[in-house]
Amino acid sequence: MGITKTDSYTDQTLALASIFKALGHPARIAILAYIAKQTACICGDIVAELPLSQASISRHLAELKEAGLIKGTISGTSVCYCIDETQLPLLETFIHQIKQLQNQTCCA
Amino acid sequence: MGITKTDSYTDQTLALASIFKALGHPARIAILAYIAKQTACICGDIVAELPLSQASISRHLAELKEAGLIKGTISGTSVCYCIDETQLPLLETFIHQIKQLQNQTCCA
DNA sequence: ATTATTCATCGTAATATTGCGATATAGAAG
DNA sequence: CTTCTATATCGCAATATTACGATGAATAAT
Repeated sequence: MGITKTDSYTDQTLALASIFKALGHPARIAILAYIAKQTACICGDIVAELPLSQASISRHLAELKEAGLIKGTISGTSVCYCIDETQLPLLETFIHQIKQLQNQTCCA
Repeated sequence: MGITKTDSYTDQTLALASIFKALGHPARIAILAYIAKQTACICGDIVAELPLSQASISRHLAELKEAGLIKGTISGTSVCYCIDETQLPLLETFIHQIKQLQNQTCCA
């Protein structure tokens, strides 16, 4: 069947797109890489590491959090952000499927 | 060292972000999935499959192409679009690294 | 209690994306 | 040459994103 003109995108398509969208900005890639790299989970040091204001970093963190890619824990006056792995398999599965489904003889 | 306020993002970060950005729209996810699914590589049937105008589809295809995720081959008056796998390993590597670097004891 | 620190949110300006109709381009068919 | 078919591109309007200063909220320190 596939997608027709009358129905919209599937939930899965929408979910994938929103996760990819969250990764579609260099600041958020850098933030994610930074958080993953730290042995102890770091909060506002990101502000010191990236060329963005505290307000902008906070916004990017909120977007990553909303996409389920990180989670934040309040500890005193600061917030500790960590990787949330739960969404990553979705991306891996999608990429795998694309690779596997691809027809090798296409456009030969 | 990491990223400081004075230098911008690394080339790798920018490259990753632009690929993810290209995937950050449901129409482009659907297009990619559709192209991958076809046994013969299909061109403008996508227009019939998605709830978007021909102009919009063409725009999305151009973005996927610019991100290196698909490639188009002209055959007569139509264009045959196919998956270009070359960028996918970058995404896989990034996701793997995030998973591996992540500190399990973070935010315990 | 006052002040400092850390982070989130608001308001706003600048910029980018999205979608579509109209139009252009290029090859196929007649 | 004219016409049809398949795509791409232009121009425009609507919407979304991004960034930042200013401000708010909450805890820590004095």
